[in-house]
Amino acid sequence: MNSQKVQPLLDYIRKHVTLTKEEEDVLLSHVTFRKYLKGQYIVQQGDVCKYECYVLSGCTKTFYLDDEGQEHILMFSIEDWWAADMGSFITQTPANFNVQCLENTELVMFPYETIEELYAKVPKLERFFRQIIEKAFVASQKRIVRNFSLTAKEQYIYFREQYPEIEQRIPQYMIASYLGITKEFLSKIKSQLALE
Amino acid sequence: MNSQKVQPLLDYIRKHVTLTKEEEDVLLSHVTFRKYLKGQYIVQQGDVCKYECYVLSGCTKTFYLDDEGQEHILMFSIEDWWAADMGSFITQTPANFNVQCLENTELVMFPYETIEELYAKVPKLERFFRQIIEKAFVASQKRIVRNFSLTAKEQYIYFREQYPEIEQRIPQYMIASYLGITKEFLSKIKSQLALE
DNA sequence: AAATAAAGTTAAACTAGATTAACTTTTATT
DNA sequence: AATAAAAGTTAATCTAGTTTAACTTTATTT
Repeated sequence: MNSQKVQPLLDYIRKHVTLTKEEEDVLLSHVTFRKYLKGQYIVQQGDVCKYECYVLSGCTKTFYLDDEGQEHILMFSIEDWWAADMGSFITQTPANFNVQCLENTELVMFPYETIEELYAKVPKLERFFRQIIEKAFVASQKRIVRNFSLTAKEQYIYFREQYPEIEQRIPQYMIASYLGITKEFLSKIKSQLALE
Repeated sequence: MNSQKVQPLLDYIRKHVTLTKEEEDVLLSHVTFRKYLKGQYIVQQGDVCKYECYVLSGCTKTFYLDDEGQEHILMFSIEDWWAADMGSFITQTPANFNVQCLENTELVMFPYETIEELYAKVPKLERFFRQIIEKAFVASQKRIVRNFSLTAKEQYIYFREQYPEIEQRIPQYMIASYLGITKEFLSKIKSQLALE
C-alpha cells in the first residue's frame, strides 16, 4: 500500500491519537487506496456498505431517493471527511443511502471484514473511531437543531458561512436538496440576499 | 457502589461486550448511582456536561430554548437509554441543551474526569461506547431523513408506532415539540386520525 | 369540594415554502 | 460554431403548518 498517498490520513489520525511506526504499518496493511471517477457510486441504496471511506481528494454526496423518486442529500464529503452509509456498515444490512462522486475522488477504504481485527491489533484506532463518530453524532444533532429553529434563508446563510469551499464546487440544486428546499426557493432566497 | 441497582446496565453492556467479574468491578468503581426528582435538571444550558448518564428508571427530555424562548425537544430518554449533552461532554464546553427529568429518575453516571481512565483499564468499554454512539449517530441521521420526507402527520404516526410506551407517559405538547410542530396542529392531526 | 393551573381543542386568518410552468443562462457535445 | 442538455430564474397559484384567540377538559392544590 502506497503510504505516500495516504499521508493525509495519517496526519488526520495524529490529531486524535499517536501511533507508533509499527501501528501505522498495521493500519496501512488493513486499508486500500482507490480512485473513483466523477459520477461513480461508492455505495448504492440496496447494497451492503462494505467500507468506511476517508476522502483524500475529490467530493462525494450521500443521498437517498424517496418514494416519489426525489433525491435528498444528507451530506457532502470533501478532503479529510468520511463517506459511508454508517447504518448499513455497522449492521451489514442493505444501505438506505447512496454515496456518489461529484468529482474524481481518491479514497482510503477501511473494509468491514477486518476492521474489528484492526481495532484489536491497534486499540488506539478504536479510540480514534469513537472520537470521530462522537463528532459526527454531535454534527448530526446540530443539523436537527438548525432544522428546528432556522428558516430556509437562515440555513442557507449558515451553510454558506460554514462551508464556503463546498458551495463553490457544487451545483446550486444540490445545495437546495441538502437544505431540504426546492431549487426554485433557493433561487428566490439568493435574489433576496443580493438586494440586501 | 450498589451493584444490585446497576444490574440493568450490566445486562445492557453484555449485549455488546463480555466483561469479566474484575472488569465489572472496575466499571462499578468508576460510576455513580443517583436519583433525581421529577422536574430536576441533570444538565442545564450553559453548564458543562460532566456525565454520560444511563437511565435505570424514569424519563428525561433533552431540549433547548431558542432565541424566542421556545422549547425544542431533541429526545426523550427512558429505561435503557442514555441522556447527556454529548457535544458538551466530549469538548467540556458549555452545554446547548438541557436534560430535565419528567419523572423521578434513577441514573448511572459516567464522569468525564475518569472515563478515559476507565477506557484504558477496560478497553472493551471503549468498544461498547463506540458501538453505542454509532447507533446514536444512525438514529440521528434517520431522524433527519424523516424530517426531509415525511409530513407532520406521517411523523406522528411513526413516533406512535416506534415509541408507544413514551407516548403514554408524556404530555402531548411535548410530543408536538419533539416533532417540531405546534400543539394546535398535533391536536388537528389527532382529530383527523380519529375519523379515519 | 372549590378554585386554580395546566393541558388539550377548535376554528379563522395568515405565511413560509412547494408546485407548476415558461423562460434564460451556462455547460457539454458534436 | 451550432446544438443540445443541464442548471438556474421568475412569477402565479397553492398548501402544510403557524399564529392568535377563545374555549373545554383534566390535574393539582387548598
